[in-house]
Amino acid sequence: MAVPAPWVMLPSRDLRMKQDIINLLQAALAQLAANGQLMRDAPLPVPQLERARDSNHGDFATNLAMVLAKLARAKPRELAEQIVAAMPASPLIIQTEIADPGFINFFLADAAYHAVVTQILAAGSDFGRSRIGAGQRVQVEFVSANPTGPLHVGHGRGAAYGTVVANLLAAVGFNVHCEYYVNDAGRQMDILGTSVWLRYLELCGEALRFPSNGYRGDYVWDIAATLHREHGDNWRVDVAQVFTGLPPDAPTEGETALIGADKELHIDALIAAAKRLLGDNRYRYVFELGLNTILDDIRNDLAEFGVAYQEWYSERSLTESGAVNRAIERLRSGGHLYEQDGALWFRSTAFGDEKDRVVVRENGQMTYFASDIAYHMDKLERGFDRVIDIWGADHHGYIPRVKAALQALGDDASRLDVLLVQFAILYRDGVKVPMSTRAGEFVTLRELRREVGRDAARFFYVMRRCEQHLDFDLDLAKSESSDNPVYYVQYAHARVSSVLRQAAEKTLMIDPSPGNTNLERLTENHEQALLRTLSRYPEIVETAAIKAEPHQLTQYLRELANDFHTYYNAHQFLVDDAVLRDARIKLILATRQVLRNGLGLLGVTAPESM
RNA sequence: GCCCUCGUAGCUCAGUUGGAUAGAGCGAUCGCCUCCUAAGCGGUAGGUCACAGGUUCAAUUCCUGUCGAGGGCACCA
Repeated sequence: MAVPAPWVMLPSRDLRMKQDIINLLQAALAQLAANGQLMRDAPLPVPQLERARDSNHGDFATNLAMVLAKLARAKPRELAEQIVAAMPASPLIIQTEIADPGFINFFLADAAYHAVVTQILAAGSDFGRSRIGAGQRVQVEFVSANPTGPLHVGHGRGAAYGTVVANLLAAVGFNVHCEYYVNDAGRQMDILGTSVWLRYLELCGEALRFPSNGYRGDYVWDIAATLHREHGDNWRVDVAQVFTGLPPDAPTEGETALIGADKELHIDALIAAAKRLLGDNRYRYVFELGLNTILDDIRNDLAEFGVAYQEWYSERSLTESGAVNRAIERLRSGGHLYEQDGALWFRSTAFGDEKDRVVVRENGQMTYFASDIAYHMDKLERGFDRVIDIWGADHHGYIPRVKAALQALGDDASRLDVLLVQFAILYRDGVKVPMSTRAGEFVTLRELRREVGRDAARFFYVMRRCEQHLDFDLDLAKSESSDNPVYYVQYAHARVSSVLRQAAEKTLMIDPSPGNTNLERLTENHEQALLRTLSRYPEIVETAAIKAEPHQLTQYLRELANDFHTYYNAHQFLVDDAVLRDARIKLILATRQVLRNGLGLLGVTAPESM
């Protein structure tokens, strides 16, 4: 059975400039093949065309002759000459050159670049969008933090990265479905509920020793206060009933260790006590209050951060719908499960995992992994062509077992991509901001947004490759200077708007002329550079999307802004020569459009003035 | 010990999925506002791409090994 290529894509018809040249090369190859100058049966390669790094090498270059040399049993240079000779004439290309050891370099006509301005102005906010995704359905799951507390800055990076990747994929024609997996069923949620209840008892006036494994954040007190407001002391119990006979907890700071101390056994016993003393209904109420309060906070936080999901998928619903049992049955009937030490194990080592994994614990409880198998089975059953999971890098060891499970289920595990996001480290005054979950002194996403603003947070988060540790300089993110890449790019956008306002004040006509009119007047070096950069934008969006690398876009926008600022410093736009002025205004309008489109994909505002 | 990610200028990072003389920003240093926002621009200095092999026309890029950094190796989520 044929395995589908990682990304099945339509040809990049929308990348006009580049694709036009590729078409010419393909025509040349077909010509050579027809003449018998190439091996008869050999398949023709798709020409690889790249932007020349050095302007001495023209605008584009291809290594086609070198790649083909062996196949054609010819010397690269000679083959290059044959290819060039076989190429149909085109007004795009002004000069072709063959360089050692066999590169074919293309020099483009100025008119080809002038046409880019026209294309941008005609396409507007659609410039850079394409259809290479061909409407394939892609699911992107990201953040998915346990609703046991507010999002912190680490989640923020996943949120920014995930949402920009989704934007990029949508821009190149994929049908994107963003999803947050809500872990609303697991033991961690029981620990949260129990933490809330213990704080409630404290509010009732009970004195108790808070468990080392409990959630200690202030938000737990807030939820407990809500509970106390609603029910007063009615749900109060004597703490002696809660704590007597419990296995000892691990020591917290300043305590000495007790014999047999085990924080896990201790907290599990506390959960059991909470369930027993509260009864099912009341326990469930406390549990739900904690879950819903925090989940509402997370939803609100992400919405304010400009992150929107199509779906919030409940882990609990997987159990309720029977999906978890169904997944386990499928594994069982496939012979992939076995019992040992009272637990049910999945033989993941048969699919390359390091060790086998438990799916049902000795005590009968499903593991998180069991739900996750069901969840990923469900994702593929929902018909997504591709599934992208974005996880914190600390979960990387989890990938082989999830892929193993999909294989064991008979699914195509290559449809799942897991992207890992490294941690973000905050710096203030050049010093690392200490963050430790244990001490409860982590910085929340909300605090970060309040401090540096949404735009800076979004931009900084995706500035680096995701598998790279991110040094997040808070002072830089807040600074209003060209050192700050967000302001630098936004300022370029605002500057164009400012120029247009100036023109209006001077009552100059700034309605741009139609089509390519007057663009031949753009002859300055700075204008050439800007045009070249503008023409690259669709290629940038495409590679950033396919490689899931938003940083390519931030990098590009800096370059574009730089080209613009340089141009701005070197030349007046609102010149007396009306024809030249028209051409320049069209160029800066096109620049503003591309800045706006790029910032839009990043979820960063494009201000009219600063 | 095993696995994953990473190692590029003093610092933070790019490097077009193997291409031609390895690039930005910051910091350092020298300059530019009677001119559309100086929240801007330009010049100079700064490199054994961690190291050693291999693959080929071509390696910062792919493979192997060594060294170094971070993370992961639960009947936790």
